[in-house]
Amino acid sequence: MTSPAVSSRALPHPERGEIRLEGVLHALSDPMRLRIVRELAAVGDELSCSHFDLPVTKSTTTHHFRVLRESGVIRQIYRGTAKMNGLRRDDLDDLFPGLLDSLLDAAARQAVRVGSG
Amino acid sequence: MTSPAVSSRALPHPERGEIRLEGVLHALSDPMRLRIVRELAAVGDELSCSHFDLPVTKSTTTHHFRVLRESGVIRQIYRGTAKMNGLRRDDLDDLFPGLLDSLLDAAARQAVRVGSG
DNA sequence: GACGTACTACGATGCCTATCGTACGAGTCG
DNA sequence: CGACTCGTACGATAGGCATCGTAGTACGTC
Repeated sequence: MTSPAVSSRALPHPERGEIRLEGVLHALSDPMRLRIVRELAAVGDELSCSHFDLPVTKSTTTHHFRVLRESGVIRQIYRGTAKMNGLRRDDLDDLFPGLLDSLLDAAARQAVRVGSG
Repeated sequence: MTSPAVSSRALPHPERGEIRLEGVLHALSDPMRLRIVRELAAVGDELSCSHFDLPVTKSTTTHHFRVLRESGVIRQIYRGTAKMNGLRRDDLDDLFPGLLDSLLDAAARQAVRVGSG
């Protein structure tokens, strides 16, 4: 019942200086991944992969989380059997000030406009 | 020597309301297209396709401009033999306030950081 | 150890796309 | 008209990618 320790399984992340704008934009240009990021931003905390109820299989979900991690948008840590996901807000805000908030705002506006969020 | 009239050849553009964030992000996630948009924004005016000296063939250049147009990022008009390209700043700013400037700022920062612009 | 849960790895598939080359159309200038 | 420039269309190619299914690994619990 105590919170599980961080596993030794390591996951490769790009350094802050390795994050490329093109990669971030590509990662966010997929509706499924944009949805994940919006949810992470809304909660403002780490979420497990299984928390998300996406209309794709778990294999595909794994794929999307990997794309987000490898592009530098999220940080992933194993915690027991769960894999926690958190936005790399500090890194992104440092590299691209205001961009993440603009993107989230744009996504929110579109959701209102199109009527799905 | 008089400026040529707008040709009758029409080009399909998405309406403002049809522009989707995912499409815009995807369009800008390509280095060649991001470069085109940065240049258009820097000049702040319409530019002909031939103005750009991209390291790809003309066929590929045509392809990139079409992607930018169909995603709603630029507007294209034939003017004589030239095809003028202009950012759809008004539409983008209305749909996604602040996003374009954040993206351009992010691209500029990265260019300084990586050392190519 | 046995079982269940959370996530992964791998292969397959079908689609999208960045690129090229060549051949062509539209417009301007002489 | 003829020559030239600008850009398009089409086909080909090679690589990327979103998706799935199945089999498997890591971890916690009993």
